[in-house]
Formats: sequence, C-alpha cells, structure tokens
Amino acid sequence: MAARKKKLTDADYTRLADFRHALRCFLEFSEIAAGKEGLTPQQHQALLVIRASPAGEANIGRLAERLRIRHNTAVELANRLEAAGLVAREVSATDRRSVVLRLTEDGASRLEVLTHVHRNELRQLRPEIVGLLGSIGPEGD
Amino acid sequence: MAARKKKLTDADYTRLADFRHALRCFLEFSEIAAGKEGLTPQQHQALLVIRASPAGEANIGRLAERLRIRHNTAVELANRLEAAGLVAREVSATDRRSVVLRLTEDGASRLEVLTHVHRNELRQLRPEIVGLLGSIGPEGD
DNA sequence: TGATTTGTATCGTGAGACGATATAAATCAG
DNA sequence: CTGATTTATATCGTCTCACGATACAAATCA
Repeated sequence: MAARKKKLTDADYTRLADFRHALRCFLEFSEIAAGKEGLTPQQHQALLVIRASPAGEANIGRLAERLRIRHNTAVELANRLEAAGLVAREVSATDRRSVVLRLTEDGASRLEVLTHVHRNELRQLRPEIVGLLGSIGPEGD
Repeated sequence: MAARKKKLTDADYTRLADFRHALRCFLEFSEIAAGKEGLTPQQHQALLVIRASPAGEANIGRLAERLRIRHNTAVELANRLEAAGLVAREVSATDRRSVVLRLTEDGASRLEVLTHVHRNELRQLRPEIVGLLGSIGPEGD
C-alpha cells in the first residue's frame, strides 16, 4: 500500500516551479553560449563528455550513455560533429567494431571557451539553485 | 580587456560533465514520470507553471515567459493541453485579447501525483547536485 | 480617432530524437 | 574450431515540437 502523502500547498508548487524555471534559465544561457561558438547545445554537451572521458576519448556507446540518448541518436550527433570538424572519428585499435571519438583542436578550443563561461555562470547561479533545492523539502514526507 | 583565465584541468571538465550528467538524469526521470501520467515533459511543465501562478491562472504570455519559449510555441502547447482536457481556456474578463488558462480537475490531479514524485526525487538528488555544484568553483577565477 | 502596442493565433519549415532494421566484429558453447 | 549469440555502430523513415514570419484583434496612446 502506498504511503499517505501530505497535501501539497500553493508554496510547494511555487517552489518546484521556481526551481524548474531556474534550470530552464541556466539551460537557455548554455544554449545561447553554445550558439555564440557556433555549436548546438547537443554538440557542446557531446564535446564535454568526450573531453571528460578517460584519455579524452569516448566511443558511441559511452557518448549515448552519458548524454542519456539512444545509440542511433549518438551516431547522428557524431556525424554532425565530424562534419563540423569538431571531433575526429577513428576505428578502435583494440576492437574494430568500436569507434574512437576525440576532439579536434578546433573542438577543444571552443569547448574551453564554453567551459569558462559556464563555470562563471554556475558560480553566479549556485546560491539560487541551492536555495531553491533546499526549500523543496528539508524533511521527508 | 578580458581577464586572464586560469587554465582548465581535466578535473574541471569532469566536474562540469558530471554536473550536466546529473541534470540530464533528473530530466530523464521527470520525462519518464510525466509519461506515466500520459503527459509530455512540456505539458507537465506547463501545468506546473499555471498551478504556481497567482490565482492558479496564467495567460499565454506568462506561460511563454516562465517556460522560456516563444509565444507561438506557448499557443501550440496550450492547444495540445486543451485538446487533452488538461487545461481550460477562457477569454479574460478584463482584457478580451488575453486568454486565461486554468487546470481542469484531471490536470490538477495528474500534476499532484507528479509533484509528489518530483519532490521525493529531488530530495534524493539534492546532496549530489549540491556537491557537484559546490565543486564547480568554490572560489573566483 | 488614427497610430502604436500588446496578446494571441496560423502556417510552413527544420532540427533532432526515436524505433525498426541492418551489418560487422567479438565472444561463447560445445 | 565453428555456429550461435552478443556487442557496437550505422541507416532509414517518421514524428514531435520549437521556431520565424506573418496576421489579426483588442487595448492604449497621441
């Protein structure tokens, strides 16, 4: 039997709505920042995943898992990244089924710029996000 | 002149990547939860915005602003919500250009379920998200 | 009252995510 | 060692949704 839930108040909805609004503002900032570097948000996120992977390399499967997308979507994303000259695609030496994705110099350079501005933005937003998260529910239901 | 930036380390990229991964996991959870209630993520977010607005009402403009989408996108979203019987659309009494959106009982009931599970999920995720945010950059550049 | 602003609606377009399916390489059972 | 299975990537058709451009009606302003 499901536990009985406390009734939700107007303030409960408002806190959750404000938290989601803050998230959307951050994602919007990120999207605009990526656009300034000529990237789509997904391309930016993919570069970050690859750069943060061991040895700065990721295959399609890892890219899909970290981005929470399907394998075929990751393939298409990798196609676009390669076409844009942001990543290099190379057959793995140890497993010829697998593809190694690595940042090109151009990709690395754009990601560096984006990482700086994102760090700054997150430092600004941190107090607000932490505050909103804290107000969601300090104690269990 | 732009300030000189500290060089980014592998760990800097990893922290940012882990933070974004945590966000994506939360958004994925939210998407699945919405799906279980027969809603798209956007529909769920729209219901939350309307419910959290003053008097539980929002017009198209407010919906667009809070969801960070264009007005025309908000209109289309409202169309789908109305077609699904989740919100009622009504011309404003004070401004006949404006449309008042209000939750139906069905919409309110589904949002209540979703709000409970989201509160629980965010309580679980809070320590991780706050920890990752804190590690992004405790001190200025 | 005419001009401008504000709020909503319509239409055509396009990017991107998905399921279904395919192919090749690696691994496993015996 | 070989056929069956699993793993990893790729292709194709489709669909949803967000957008820009545009339109129209009501409110407001000069």
